[in-house]
Amino acid sequence: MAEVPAEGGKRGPYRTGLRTRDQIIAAASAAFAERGYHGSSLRQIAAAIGLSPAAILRHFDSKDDLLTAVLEDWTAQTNAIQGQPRPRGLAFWAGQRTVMEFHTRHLGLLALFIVLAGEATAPDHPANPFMVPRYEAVARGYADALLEAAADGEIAPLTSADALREARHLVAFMDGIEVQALLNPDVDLVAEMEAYLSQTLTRLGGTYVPPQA
Amino acid sequence: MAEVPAEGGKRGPYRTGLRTRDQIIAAASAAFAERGYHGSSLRQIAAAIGLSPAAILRHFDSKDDLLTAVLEDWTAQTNAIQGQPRPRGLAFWAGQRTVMEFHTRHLGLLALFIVLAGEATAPDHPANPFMVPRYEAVARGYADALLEAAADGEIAPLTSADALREARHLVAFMDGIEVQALLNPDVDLVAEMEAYLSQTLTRLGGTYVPPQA
DNA sequence: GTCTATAAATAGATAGAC
DNA sequence: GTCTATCTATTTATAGAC
Repeated sequence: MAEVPAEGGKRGPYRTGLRTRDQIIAAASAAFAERGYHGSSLRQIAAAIGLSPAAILRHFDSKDDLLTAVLEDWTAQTNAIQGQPRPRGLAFWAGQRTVMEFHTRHLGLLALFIVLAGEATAPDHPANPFMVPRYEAVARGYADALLEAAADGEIAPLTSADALREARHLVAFMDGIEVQALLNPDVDLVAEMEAYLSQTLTRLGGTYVPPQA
Repeated sequence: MAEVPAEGGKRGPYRTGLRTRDQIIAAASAAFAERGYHGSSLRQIAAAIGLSPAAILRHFDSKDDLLTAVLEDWTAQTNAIQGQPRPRGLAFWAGQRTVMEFHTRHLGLLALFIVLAGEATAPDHPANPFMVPRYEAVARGYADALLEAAADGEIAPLTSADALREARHLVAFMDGIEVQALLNPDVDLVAEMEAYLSQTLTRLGGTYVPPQA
């Protein structure tokens, strides 16, 4: 859910309404992460926070609408990890180590994304219209950062197509290693990420420098 | 479903029974790939092949039992792509290009795995007991092949831990790039796989040689 | 803003005719 | 081996009291 609301000073029903809404989003996120969208029911989500299913549908028009809110909340939380605007060049790539640290400490949020990404692979899944452009945007961001790195001399020059390929491979690696980490707690997300970044950036003529160090 | 049954010469109900069972598995695989396990109903699966839900439960004890059969069938089909026993050393790694060719031509089978892998991330999902050991076994196989390659002088020497790491990264890359290919048909699984293999095997002191060439 | 009650549809699974 | 019919439980969503 969102951080402590800025309108904390407001009185009346509006304030409690916001809090309940956030509670619902949190409960729905946990449910979707555990059993996916189709496998979760409004009843279970409502019961988890001592509400009736009808109460949820006062805050959200439908189950689909609730899913949209959950995805927006997930985006907000995930974006908050990285600086805004994103770091330039190699610093952005190196910052993915921090993302993995966050995921390690918030496995529920990670499971939410992995489960929904798998489900949303189907063209008629309600999360598909969210996932398709998001994946393209994320890959684009990594590619642009790589091109910046080349322009700044942090890595060797490379074509736009090569940058996009490296970006897709980074996204693929992160998704895939996250699946393995969820299936097997012995898999160390941070260690694997550092190994990948170190190898990849070396190959591209650069160096991996851990963030904040 | 399985190939043409070996007992094709048998008469009577047994033969048709086998065929119906395979039809059910095929319909269930398609449904699970489209909407996941939780999102699919026995009614929909039955209707897709002109059966009643009750007929399915003559062939399978429960919906969970049907899922087990689908996963076993998926394993059989996937294993059939690669040689038995698996090729030794680098040939096994290079053979993953062929796997991607197969996946490109059978996107339904690919979607089935990706969707269920995501769902099965949850510890109490019925496919979790299938996925956890499978991922370990697959990684183990890639790692062993890499150690063979080192022993045969195909790549530079490496430790067992490094081999397992490379194996996990290969699995991660394959899973992740498959998700992207399902979300965006423009992603070329074979081309991305060749790029990954070429880069990785070069880094390990070897060379990527396309299979059957 | 949340509740109870309920609608209308669907779920997995069983019983028994044929 | 498949069907129809049915059971029990659950689904999303709505209506209306408080």
